[in-house]
Amino acid sequence: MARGKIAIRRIENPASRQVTFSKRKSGLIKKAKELAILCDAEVLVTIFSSTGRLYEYSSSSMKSIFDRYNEEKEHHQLLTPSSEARLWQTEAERLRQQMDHLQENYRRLKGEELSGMRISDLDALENQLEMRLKNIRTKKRALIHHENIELSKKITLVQHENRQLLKKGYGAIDIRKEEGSFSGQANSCVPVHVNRSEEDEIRLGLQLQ
Amino acid sequence: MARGKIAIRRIENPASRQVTFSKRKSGLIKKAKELAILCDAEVLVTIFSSTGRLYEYSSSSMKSIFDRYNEEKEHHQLLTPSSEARLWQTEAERLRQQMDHLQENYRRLKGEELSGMRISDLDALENQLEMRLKNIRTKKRALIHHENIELSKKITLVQHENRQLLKKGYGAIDIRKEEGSFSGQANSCVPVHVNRSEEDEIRLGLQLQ
DNA sequence: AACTATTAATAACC
DNA sequence: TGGTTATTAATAGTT
Repeated sequence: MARGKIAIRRIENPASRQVTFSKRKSGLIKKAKELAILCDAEVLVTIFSSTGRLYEYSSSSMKSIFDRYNEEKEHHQLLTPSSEARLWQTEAERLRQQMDHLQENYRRLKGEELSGMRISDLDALENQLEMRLKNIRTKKRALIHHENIELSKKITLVQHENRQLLKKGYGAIDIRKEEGSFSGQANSCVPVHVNRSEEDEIRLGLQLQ
Repeated sequence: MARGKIAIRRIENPASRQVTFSKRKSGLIKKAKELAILCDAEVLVTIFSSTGRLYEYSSSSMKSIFDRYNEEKEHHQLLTPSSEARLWQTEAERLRQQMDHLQENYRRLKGEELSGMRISDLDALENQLEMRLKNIRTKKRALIHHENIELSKKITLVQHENRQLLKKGYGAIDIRKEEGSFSGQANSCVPVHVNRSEEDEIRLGLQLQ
């Protein structure tokens, strides 16, 4: 959004990349602050630059320990043992709060903690779960489909090889019998997943003759 | 930045706050993604809404960010060792490890992390989710049933009181008309949940006369 | 959920 | 880095 638009892909020029990083980092943290204030949310942004430097923003009332460390260092002040202890204590406190939040959400998500939830909460959770089930089933279908295609290719290939062999040296042997035993072998190679095709409304798209 | 400018302070109206939260959350995460891609940085955004829900974006695996976080911390520790500080640092470390573990599980549970899962994993997850959906629906039914019973009791009680009143002082007034207006009021008191009875195959078990 | 008039962010340049 | 500005992008208010 500027003098020209750019594609969202890694900026090759290191200097430009650094400039953009610096500017966009500020922009991101500004947005994070605004979100936290406007919407009364707790926002944490952690950024590692490609050179390995850490930048962090935390809306929590307890300021990030890294900000403090950097401030102290900038002011060339030595930490007294007690002030350093306070710093770590604060950090532990902040983490504990975040953990509590997370743990509660986690329990709810796992469905262990349904007590105290209102109908609207349950509705939201139900919708969320249905979405997830949909995703999982889509993923399963994709996996099975992929497997079927691979199997199909493999079978066509082996079939072709078999025909070549038959033409070359075993002209007298009954082709149908050979192919019958081959298809039997193919089935035994098909992994367990294939017999899920019914439940997943997928058919193995093989046409052996 | 829009039809008008707003001051950066907590939005009082809860509905507007929620809408703004949703929009700006998307915006923030989009910006975070762009920064990560454009500048080859590792970016982590964690947002807790005022209702306590967790939203998160991570440009790389949670683990690598936590690892780097820890490295930074260890580096700082070497600068100023102190027994009390180490104590708190250890505590912070422990909490962060727990959180790391929790975050990973959380993401899996939320279904964001399906990649790398085999069919058998997906099957297990699917079954787990179906069980949870069942639990949630059972809980919803129980809640609604309980509400209906409470409403039923309340209505019977008020009905009884009305009859007493009618007998005592308003013998001339048409009872049916009174009860009609009463039942109308009762309906207006029924909370939104009751019209879920159809989807949940529950009927409001009230028999007014 | 869309739309759109505005404001805000920022890419290129210095 | 820090400042300027032409553009693009985000979004507040509205429907």
